[in-house]
Amino acid sequence: MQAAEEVFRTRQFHEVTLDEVARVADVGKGTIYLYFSDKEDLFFQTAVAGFEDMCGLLHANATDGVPVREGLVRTCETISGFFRKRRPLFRLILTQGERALERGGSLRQRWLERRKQMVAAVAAVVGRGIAAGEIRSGLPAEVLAEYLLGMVRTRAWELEDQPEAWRTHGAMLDLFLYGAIGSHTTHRL
Amino acid sequence: MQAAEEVFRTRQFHEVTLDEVARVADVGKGTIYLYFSDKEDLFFQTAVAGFEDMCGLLHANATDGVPVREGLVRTCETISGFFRKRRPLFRLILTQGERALERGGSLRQRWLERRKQMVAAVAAVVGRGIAAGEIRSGLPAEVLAEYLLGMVRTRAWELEDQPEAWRTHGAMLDLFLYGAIGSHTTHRL
Amino acid sequence: MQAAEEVFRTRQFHEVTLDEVARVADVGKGTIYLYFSDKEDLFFQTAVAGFEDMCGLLHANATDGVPVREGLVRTCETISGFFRKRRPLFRLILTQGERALERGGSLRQRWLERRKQMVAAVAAVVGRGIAAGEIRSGLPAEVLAEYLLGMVRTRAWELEDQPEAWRTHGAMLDLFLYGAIGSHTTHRL
Amino acid sequence: MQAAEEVFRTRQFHEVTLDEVARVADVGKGTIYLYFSDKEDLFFQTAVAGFEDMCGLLHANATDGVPVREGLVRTCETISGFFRKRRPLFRLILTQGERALERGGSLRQRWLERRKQMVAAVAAVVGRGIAAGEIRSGLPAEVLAEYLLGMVRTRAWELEDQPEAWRTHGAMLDLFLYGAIGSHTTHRL
DNA sequence: CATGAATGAGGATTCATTCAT
DNA sequence: TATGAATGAATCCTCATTCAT
Repeated sequence: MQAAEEVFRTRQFHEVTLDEVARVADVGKGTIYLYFSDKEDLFFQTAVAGFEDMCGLLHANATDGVPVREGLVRTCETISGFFRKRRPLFRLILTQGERALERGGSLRQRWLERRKQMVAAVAAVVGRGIAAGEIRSGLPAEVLAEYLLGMVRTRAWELEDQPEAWRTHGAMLDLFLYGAIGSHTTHRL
Repeated sequence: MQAAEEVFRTRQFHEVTLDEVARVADVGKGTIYLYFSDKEDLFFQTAVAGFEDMCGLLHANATDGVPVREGLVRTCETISGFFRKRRPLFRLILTQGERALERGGSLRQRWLERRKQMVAAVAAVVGRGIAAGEIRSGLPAEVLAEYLLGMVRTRAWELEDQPEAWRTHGAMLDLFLYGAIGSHTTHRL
Repeated sequence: MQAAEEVFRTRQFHEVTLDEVARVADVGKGTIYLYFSDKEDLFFQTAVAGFEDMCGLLHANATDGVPVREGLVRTCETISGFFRKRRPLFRLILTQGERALERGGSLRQRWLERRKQMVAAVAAVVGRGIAAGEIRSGLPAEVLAEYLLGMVRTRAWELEDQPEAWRTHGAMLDLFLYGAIGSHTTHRL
Repeated sequence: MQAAEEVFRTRQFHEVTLDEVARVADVGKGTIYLYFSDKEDLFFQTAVAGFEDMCGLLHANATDGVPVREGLVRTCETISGFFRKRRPLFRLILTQGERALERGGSLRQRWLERRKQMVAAVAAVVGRGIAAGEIRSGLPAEVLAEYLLGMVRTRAWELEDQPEAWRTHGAMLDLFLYGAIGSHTTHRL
């Protein structure tokens, strides 16, 4: 089962054949159907499981006592690091989220839960900042967290070719915290 | 050909059959192969064409003389508006960009060009801000533009369910410009 | 399409592969699905079409002016002759009638109609006998017709190994008309 | 093993899965292969066993001293009654007889034997009638028995929807004994 | 140019059968 | 002896692509 997970990391849904999955997983083709009802089921269980892995990681690397900025940097690094190693899974999660929602059943639930967990993990740190008066209170922590996650995504996905200096999590968080104007100060928190 | 574009907006690549495309386009199936070499070709030509539409729109709605903040708001609104009406095309562009890059040939060129154009359109406004000293100079305009586009994406994609007040382009740009701390002032530009 | 009919005459439903049908019919496998929605559909359309052939034959060989006994002999011979040449179709009709009934839709209708037609063809002759006072009136013509068809079936199916003398349609009809006692007379009609 | 018999009564050969048989029989799937060499073997052993049950029943309800007509009625009722309760087995025997014959080996022998026994049971009564001069002597008892069994089959299978009055075994036997003409008398034997 | 009937390679899925426990 | 997880051959069905009209 773990081995079957391997395969979707390298190809798109419709490019993967179950023959290949079976071969890589080193099991018989029929065996797959003992554990997954469907090709789609295999697909989404894989994605959800990967998502859950990451939530586990976030949980393990909690940043409760840490200063807010540092906490955000670490959380973003955790997320980035996880997805850098599992880039196809990242794409899978990005692109298939919507499809997952179209599917009924418990899988949808698990998917939504996990996404909420991820956002919540970031929002928790942001919330600490709001509570401490260090972060503006006009927007809910979740909205800010979503935007920050969007930046993490942009950094990993669109800025690949940019020089490393402009891609550091520090620079990204400066932008998030102080904004594009941000003349005044830096590294203040 | 325009009609064929319709179809990819409603389904995923591997869910679309050429029978359906032909039916919707109201042409014979064979006719498609007179204009497109491939299903993939049809797919990417569709996506690229959509992309080009949007670039045309950006060009038409240029914001050269406009104050920077206002220019950014308008540009983001143009982009958001375009994709709201063509949501599946949006997804298509978001998710398939990577695949496009794997393909050689002129299509890849066109795709990259268009994306660059879109980023450039945003970066141009940001650049004006930098030149005017209104926006920080530590990061290239393109990087800032990418992050802003990421926020546009987040706003459209992840914040759908949030109350409208937190989703205005104004609020988004405040966040972008003044950051999550943003205590000082607002609406300053 | 006519050629596809060939194949089910030689094998049972679950022994026939569509590859084989396609090969024998000398068409591509996909072509079959242009005309039949299903393997089952192909199967039943074949059976129903065969049934219809036979009804056509019965219609062509009508025995309106003929003496009753002679008319029954000829009708039975028509049916026997048809099925002797198409024995597997016979079996198909015998054994699958029940399954046909489980299927909804127009096919079921056509099937039932045809069977009724076949029975009616026999019943018509029997009815003439009843009207003429030559055949008992206690039972409806349809019931007598069903029994006679059952005898036709028995003769073709179970008495194969019996000497020809006892299998003549004449002998069969004597039994039907005069009964197992039948001491009195024979060839009276 | 008795429980496994259950399953073939409800489905067609190719619709039955051994998983289902095993589940109904409440044994492991592998266990089946300890007692049956094959799916087909299981199938035919089931059919033959059911057939044997019926022969046992016929044997138990022998009608040696009984008047011929009465004996035939009782025998037909025994057969009808047995198959009414086990309708799918009936169908199985009707439709699969031919297939059984294609198989070599002892099963074929047992099958043929049983069928012969059933016919013989009816033929015995008919033979008594012939010997007593009550039934015509032109046809062998076996042939008459086959026809009578065919009528039993017709009655059970094709006349289901007819009013009960025309489906009584008495009416059926009158037809068999006195024929469709049957003007003279009834209930004479 | 336009068509759409024909094609058949390709892939998901089933299920009889085996065999290690 | 009993099991049921694992297997993969077998088969139905889809759909991108072609080509005669």
